[in-house]
Amino acid sequence: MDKLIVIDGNSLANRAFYAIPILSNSKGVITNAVYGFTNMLMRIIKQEKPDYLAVAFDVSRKVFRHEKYADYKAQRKGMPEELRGQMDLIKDVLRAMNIAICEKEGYEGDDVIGTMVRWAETQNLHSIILTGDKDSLQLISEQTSVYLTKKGITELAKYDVAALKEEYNLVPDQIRDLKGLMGDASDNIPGVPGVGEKTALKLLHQYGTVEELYQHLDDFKGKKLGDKLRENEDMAHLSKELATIFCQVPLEFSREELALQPFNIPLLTALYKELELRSLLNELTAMYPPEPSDWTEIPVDGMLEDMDDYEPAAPIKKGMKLTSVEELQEVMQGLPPSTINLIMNRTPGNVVESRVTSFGLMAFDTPYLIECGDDFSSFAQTLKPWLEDERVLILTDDAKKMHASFKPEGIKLRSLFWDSTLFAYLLNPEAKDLSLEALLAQYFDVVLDDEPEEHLYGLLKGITVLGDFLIEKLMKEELLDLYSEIELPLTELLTMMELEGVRINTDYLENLGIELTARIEEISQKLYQAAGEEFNLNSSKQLGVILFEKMGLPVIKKTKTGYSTDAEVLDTLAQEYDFVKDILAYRQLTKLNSTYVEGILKLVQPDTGKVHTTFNQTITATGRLSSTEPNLQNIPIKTEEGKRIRKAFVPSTSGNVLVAADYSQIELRILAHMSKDPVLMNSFQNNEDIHRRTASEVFGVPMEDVTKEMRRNAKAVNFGIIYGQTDFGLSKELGITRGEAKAYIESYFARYSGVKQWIEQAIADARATGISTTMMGRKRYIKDINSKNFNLRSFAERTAVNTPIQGSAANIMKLAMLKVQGNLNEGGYKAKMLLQVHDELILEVPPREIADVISILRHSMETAVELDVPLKVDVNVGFDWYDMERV
DNA sequence: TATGGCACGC
DNA sequence: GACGTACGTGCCATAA
Repeated sequence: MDKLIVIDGNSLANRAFYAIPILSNSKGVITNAVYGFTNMLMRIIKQEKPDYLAVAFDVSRKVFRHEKYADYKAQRKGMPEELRGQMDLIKDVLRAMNIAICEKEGYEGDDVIGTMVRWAETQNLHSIILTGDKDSLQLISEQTSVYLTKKGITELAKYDVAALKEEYNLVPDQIRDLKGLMGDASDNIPGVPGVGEKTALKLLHQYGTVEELYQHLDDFKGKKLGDKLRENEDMAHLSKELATIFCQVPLEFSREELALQPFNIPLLTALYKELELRSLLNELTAMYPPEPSDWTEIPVDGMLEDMDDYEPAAPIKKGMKLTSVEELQEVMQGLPPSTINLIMNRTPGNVVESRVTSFGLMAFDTPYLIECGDDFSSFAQTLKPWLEDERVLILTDDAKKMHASFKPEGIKLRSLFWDSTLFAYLLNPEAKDLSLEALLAQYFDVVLDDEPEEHLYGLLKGITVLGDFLIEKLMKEELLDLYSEIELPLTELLTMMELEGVRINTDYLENLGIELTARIEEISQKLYQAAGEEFNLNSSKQLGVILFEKMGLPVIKKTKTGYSTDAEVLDTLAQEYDFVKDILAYRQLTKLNSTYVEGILKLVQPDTGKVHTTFNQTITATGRLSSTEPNLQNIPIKTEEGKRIRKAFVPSTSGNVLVAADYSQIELRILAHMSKDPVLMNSFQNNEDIHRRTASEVFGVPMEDVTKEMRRNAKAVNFGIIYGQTDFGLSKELGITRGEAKAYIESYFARYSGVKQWIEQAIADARATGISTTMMGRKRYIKDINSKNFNLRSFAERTAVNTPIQGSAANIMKLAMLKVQGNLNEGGYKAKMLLQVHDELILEVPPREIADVISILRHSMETAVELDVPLKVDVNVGFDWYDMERV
């Protein structure tokens, strides 16, 4: 049977407009809906390969329904100006594609579609309706299905008779009855007040139609629902009538008109070029490889062809170097609020040390290198009007660096950013090189000139192609929301945190260093005595020789290069040989001294006494942040000795306090939510001590009879579950036999069978797709999941289990950070977010704001997402990071 | 300069 | 029966 696709043009354009950020070409013509619409169109053509295709539009706002009900669609805001302007462009694209446009004065697209699919049924055609409007479900028949756009624009929910029955237990015609009862807010169809989807469905399952329902009003005697139905009987009938799609629009269709024909390539190319829809242009050339002769007449900027030989034929102009503000002003003169490419060059160092030396700018298709000397401020002010204009799109390789550069200049960036590094990170978080050079090489086989100036021009040109290309990939993989809702907004917040920095009590740290140095010296001497010679205690190789060859201690474990001397080995040896304890002490103290005392002191800014860490947003495979120079995410806490380092972290203003808010058991809560395991969910819903409950389940004793030992063991099991631990690992962790460990794990899975199933499903999904996905759709490739190598495969399986858990937790924390900061901004608070340590946020707060900020933290973090189990946040307050009190 | 071993955090 | 806890950063020694 031949296939017809009918598209609801208004509905789809509307979807595209709201799903895609405002884009515009260099003349300021807004193109996001055209782009999104055309993309969806191309995708459906590729997927469904229809024989016939038509797009229906509403013609005027006054439709015959207004005669029946004056308020029809009164609620609906007029089409936004930015979208209205694009409707004609969309029709231009359709005409260039030789696709039929169907419309009729006084009727809505829906009615045209209904009429068309009824006609198609007489022609023995199979029809697919593509729309965002659920009303269309009433048109479903044996020959007609409906594809509804879901959130975003890439995913479609496909409905046929069976699917409709499955989801609503209704036949297509009953959709009208459904609307009649529940109404439709977006069309301002009232329905029966107080009757929503649930009630309406219940009534229809019982009575079938609105008419039948009103025959049986007596069934509702004395009930509120009965009164409501009775009072609104007219409205129910009218609503049903309004919701009924009219399938007899006076229109004639013919197969010839609707048949899918080849595109008018020159026309379409010109249109895409005019609108600067480069990725669509690329797609077009891929579909219809141009014959050289007629292609050369249509020069195209920034295209693959240009990139390949890198001798741009015509329109991209040669790069220019600018060294004065006046020259830059001249370039920017008259530039509309459109797309600008910007690449900042900064000296190395943290956010406060580093300064802008030069930047690359591409505007009007000409790349510039701007040398700033020591007066970046003036250059920045020249760019200010564009940076603060939300209609401007800036293509860059590092949005965070953009904030770092312009925020200190008093410029608040409001333009939209496409950050190629973040794009590429979301597409593949494990990619090892996300630089522009690497991406251009990877996707376009482009290698840039070595000469620095030409190199920059190459980057500026390349980022245009890359931006279009990557944003399309992002849309296809449904990663755009993560970008625009999380990663991009986070760049500004992270910059603020880095700029704020954390105050260090250097006197304290220096004194601690003196103490540690003395103790290290003392222990060293003692150990040299025990060894009978001096050697480099920091060298595990030398230590191995002394311990295992000279002194003859038993070898417990080997590394690939020699004897292992790690803490686990030394712990074992220390039971027999007292002096080994000194080696452990030496290790601990030197670690504290070199990494934390000396390491941090080296990084304190002398003028402010603060450290300014750098948060890296594109490093981890799971979506976590990382922190460097210094790494403030691994400051000791577990041992008392180590924890002393934290006394050095203090508020920058005396009287202020540090407030730390951490998620309690966030990963296990996520596991409970995702697995829906009843025991685990119940445990969190009852706010139980989770490890105690696990012990009670695994060891089969009542909660109150759980011993410390049992709880410790259960905690290790819970911990291990998240990482896919094996019986061997658990036995080591707990110092029990492998058999015992195996029994624990089996017992756990017997009690938490939902968790077991979830783990198996997570592995199966990864095996089937090669991908692990978090709750919010962040992805990671699991490449060895089907490997024949047991080690690689096992590792991949653990990754497939851990990634959704850790990655979802990371996402939730990022959402929470944005929410917290949003609330702080809104309330005009002085409190500053300083650090994020994966499940914990640390803020500096003035005394009078403490109570407010604590409730903002609790509320924002606990409601960052809604799970099937509650999220719980613990808050601690103190004058330093060591002495914190639970509040 | 790159790698391995080790130790710190979540 | 293999191999043996996810994700990071930093320090130091050693090899190249």
